[in-house]
Amino acid sequence: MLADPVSRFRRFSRAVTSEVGALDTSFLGRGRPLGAARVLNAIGHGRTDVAELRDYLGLDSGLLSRLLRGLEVEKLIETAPHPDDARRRVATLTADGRREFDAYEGLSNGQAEALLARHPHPEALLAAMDLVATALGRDRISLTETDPRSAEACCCLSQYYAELASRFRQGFDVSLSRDPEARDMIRPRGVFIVAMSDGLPIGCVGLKGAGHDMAEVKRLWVAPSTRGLGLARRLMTAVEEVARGLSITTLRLDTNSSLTEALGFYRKSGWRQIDRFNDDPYPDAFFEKCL
Amino acid sequence: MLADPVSRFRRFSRAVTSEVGALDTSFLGRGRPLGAARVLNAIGHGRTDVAELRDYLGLDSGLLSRLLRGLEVEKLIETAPHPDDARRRVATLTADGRREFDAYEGLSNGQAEALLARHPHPEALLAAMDLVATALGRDRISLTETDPRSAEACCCLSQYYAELASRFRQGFDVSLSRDPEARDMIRPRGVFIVAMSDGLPIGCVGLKGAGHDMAEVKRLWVAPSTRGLGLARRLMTAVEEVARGLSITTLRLDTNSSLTEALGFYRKSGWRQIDRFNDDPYPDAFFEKCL
DNA sequence: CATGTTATCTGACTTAAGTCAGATAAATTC
DNA sequence: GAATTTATCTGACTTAAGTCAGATAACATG
Repeated sequence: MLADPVSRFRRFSRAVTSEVGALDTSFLGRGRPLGAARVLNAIGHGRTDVAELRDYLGLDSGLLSRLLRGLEVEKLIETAPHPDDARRRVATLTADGRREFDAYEGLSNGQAEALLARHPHPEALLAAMDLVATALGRDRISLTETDPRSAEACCCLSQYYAELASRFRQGFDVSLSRDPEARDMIRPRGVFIVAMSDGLPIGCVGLKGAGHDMAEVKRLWVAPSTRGLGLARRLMTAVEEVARGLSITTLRLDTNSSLTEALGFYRKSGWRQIDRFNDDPYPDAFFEKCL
Repeated sequence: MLADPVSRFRRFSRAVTSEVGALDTSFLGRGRPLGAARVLNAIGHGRTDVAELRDYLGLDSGLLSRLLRGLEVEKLIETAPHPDDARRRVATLTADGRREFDAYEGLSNGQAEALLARHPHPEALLAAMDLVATALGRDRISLTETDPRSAEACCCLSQYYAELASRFRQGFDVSLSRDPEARDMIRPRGVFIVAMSDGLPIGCVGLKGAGHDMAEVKRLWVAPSTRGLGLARRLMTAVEEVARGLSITTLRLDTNSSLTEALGFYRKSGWRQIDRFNDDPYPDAFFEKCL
């Protein structure tokens, strides 16, 4: 085999099917067939509706029903009719089921840790894994409005600040910056949008209402593993849409000229450079866009 | 889920089991169960011995036997006793089998191409995949002696030259360098060793015999995706071993001071810096090691 | 050449997974 | 409130995968 792209891709796919696939199948390690283990795990991860389980796991209705019955006999789950609609059923873990689920989680986490620990550069490995995972699942990136103080938002923001700190010559200290108040980025004054890819926050943007027909776009950030996929544009479009809904006619933003990709992105997406409009010490470039 | 290492790892593993796993299972796309398809593919990839197949696919002897019978009935393979030992059997593809195998290959290649094509930075994606694949399978890196003109060797060398070209201020042109003759790196005068990881060449080193008890180490290179895993040391140890076997007592090498990791590596593994010993325009640092 | 060993095969199982046609009961619609 | 739709369940299957104890025939060794 030579190093042509397709061979490299297929080598990757052999490596993961034999290694990660083996991890997956090792759910058998607790003496339960894979099907039942998958159902238990899905329930533990909060998929309680039977229809949702069927859909998520891609199982036939009869098969899932039998698997649920099996777990019920083992006293790992309980099922009850849905409060709103007694035709539907919801499954929940019993105390025993929770223990069993935790055991599976511990097993998976342990294997992940072991694999990461034996690598000399776990951060590089994880960055590569993020990139691959995002590439494989990129149709499934979803944007959701959240509180800017939520765990997902903080996860993005801390990476955003860290990146500014490493890219600004003078470093970056949030407390010196004009950090927007959280409630300025919560409806009705503004919004905060996080991009999620299968549970991992990979980008964000905030809209800080200025009270009248003007608002500021803040904290636009995309994870390094996701750059080049057009996520910044998607986030910006989403935030502009919200702004329009809030009857905002003019958007502003500030940035720093060392963030060259950002400058280029604003210019080519309809933003116009304007004079400084605040006294924040970090930004040195200011933009405006009319909606 | 937050962005802690274990969650990121598990996200990766979900992404690949659902995507790549689906590709793998799509062997069903040709109306044959996975087991039979795997056997056909293994045979197509040159694993003809029944015992080898059993070992490689991890199948029970009875099960494999039945799968082979099935493929034989479909007229995709033929089996015959092994010429050296009539107890053993070898399986070979018929013309029909070859066609079917090629169809599977085309399918796999097509899916790989499609996935790469829809990514804006296929080279970055492939680099990440190489890194992950090597990390997962790193116990299975094997060193083999090859002709320095073989496909694997050329694959390493061309990447090596490209890297020198990008890292030397003045660029790099092989034809201006003292390119060792291939036969100087073939036994009995020398050797050329390539590191392979599941079919992909990921590193190399040459030993150029100088004719008496002195030899030169040339073309030590490790693929970027593999750096930090100790492969350079393994290659160097292997080449030193060969040198000892050839009754060589002193090794020399030349390098360039812009390759800082290399300099550090030589220093910490018993090499001593010496005066220039050739007039090659590229190197500016020279080392020696007594065995 | 008798004996034990080895490689593969056959027969008789088990288990997991999945399919599909109704059955049942709760909601929804007319 | 009768008819229809919806969500889940049950029973009766099929297929794939795998296990294991011999059977068979070729080879190896004394």
